[in-house]
Amino acid sequence: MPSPHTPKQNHLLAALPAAEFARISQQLELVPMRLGQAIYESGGRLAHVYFPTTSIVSLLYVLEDGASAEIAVVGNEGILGISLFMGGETTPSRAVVQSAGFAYRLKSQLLKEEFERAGPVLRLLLRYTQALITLMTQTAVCNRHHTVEQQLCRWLLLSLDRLPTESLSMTQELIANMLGVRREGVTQAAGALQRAGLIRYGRGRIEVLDRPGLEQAVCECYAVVKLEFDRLMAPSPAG
Amino acid sequence: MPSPHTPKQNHLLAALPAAEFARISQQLELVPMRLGQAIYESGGRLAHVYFPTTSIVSLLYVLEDGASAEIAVVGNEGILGISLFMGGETTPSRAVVQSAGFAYRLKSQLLKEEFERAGPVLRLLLRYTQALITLMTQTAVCNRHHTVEQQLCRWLLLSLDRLPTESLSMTQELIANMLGVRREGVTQAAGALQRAGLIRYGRGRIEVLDRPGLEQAVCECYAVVKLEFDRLMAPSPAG
DNA sequence: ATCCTTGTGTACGACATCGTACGGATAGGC
DNA sequence: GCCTATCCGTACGATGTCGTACACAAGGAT
Repeated sequence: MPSPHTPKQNHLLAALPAAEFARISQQLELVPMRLGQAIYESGGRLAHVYFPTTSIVSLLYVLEDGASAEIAVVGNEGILGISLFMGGETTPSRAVVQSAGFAYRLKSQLLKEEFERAGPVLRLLLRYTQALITLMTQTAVCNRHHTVEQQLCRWLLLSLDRLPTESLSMTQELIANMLGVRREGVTQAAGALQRAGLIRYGRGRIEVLDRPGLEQAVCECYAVVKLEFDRLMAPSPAG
Repeated sequence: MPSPHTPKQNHLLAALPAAEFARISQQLELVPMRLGQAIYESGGRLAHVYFPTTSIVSLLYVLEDGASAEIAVVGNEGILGISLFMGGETTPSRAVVQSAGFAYRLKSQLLKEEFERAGPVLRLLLRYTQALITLMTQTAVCNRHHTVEQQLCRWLLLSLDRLPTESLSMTQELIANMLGVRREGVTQAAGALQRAGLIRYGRGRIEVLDRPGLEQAVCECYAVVKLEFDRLMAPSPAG
């Protein structure tokens, strides 16, 4: 019986032309991603880049006083470690596993070499990076203007879009860290969504019952990000 | 008497190796940037990319209800129109001239061709883009956790870093749009800074009196962004 | 079965910002 | 010199979130 894991579960890898995929896939290493694990720390160098398949990872920024905020989320649609090919080697953010699962990883040097070829891999990674920028900027605007409840909806939908399931293991405490609000604020917002019949949760597990309803309750930020990802990541002749 | 304008006033152009600079500078066109002018609209295609010299331009995002927030600022250290070489062609944000002045512009097609050479121009632009990402993400975190007064300090310092002067023409109304807060909130914060002797302002002109004092009052976000720009944009053998 | 850790519910005052309203001041045009 | 548009100061209640405190409930460990 073959392994249930395949690199094609990651959309970025799946979008590669056959030649590039063949070259890269030989070098991929399947690794487990444990909940809470820090894939990289602020300012740390990257030995590998990661292509999540069944895990999702939050890019989050921690302030000096301990306050934090999520700036992006990476799942089966993306890659972790863009600063490597952007040329900076490091970033001031942390990457923490938000939902346990698996990812394929690739030695940094190999990705760099692939990027240097200036072919389809470069173009694909840059388009993904632009989509990620939209995600980050929309987060900034959402932080400023929308309520915790709206942000929770956005967060749930964005996270579930990056997972193969419709539920996730996540305490309200951790969600609060991601959104940069208090745990009590999440309790309030989640309670409202549960009373509205949109979700059901308990002891670290959240299940979406009514996804259309959730999409009704979310702010415009979700749609902007989703459309931009669809537009930029749609299959194209350039790979 | 030669023109007081030269492409070298833009740090990105100035950082190009001689060969690349020679190729590009012939194609540059000096253009005035009028206050409030929209360099590009949300979703609009770009005919040119812009290298500001004495102007600064805000990237800002406007929500459906009219609320807005600045996600980045571009001045003599950067380039306007990164989505062009990132491959997306458009972005969901607007670019508005925040401080009048000049910029050099280059036909989009020419920049693309230069980028396709996959040489120093590509590497320089990507490093700049990573610095811009840090600016955007830090803005997101600052929006979440810091007061209007702190954000105003950050905004002032970041803007002045991108101009050759120590004062700027800007009403509190417009600053409020940038920060995504009310005009009254800016009045309060600016009044406090003036009483502290850090700035002086009146009728659309703001002057920094005590820059060290301002750097004392600002949140950590400013330093993070500045250090990251210094690190990534420092002269390097790769150009 | 009982403890104990962890996750969740709730309450209340404090605080920042919002929304709105209006008054005063300055610069420029006539 | 006067009018007027623009810019800035201030006040007050409303709202959302914070900080803190504490109670309850579920599950695992002993």
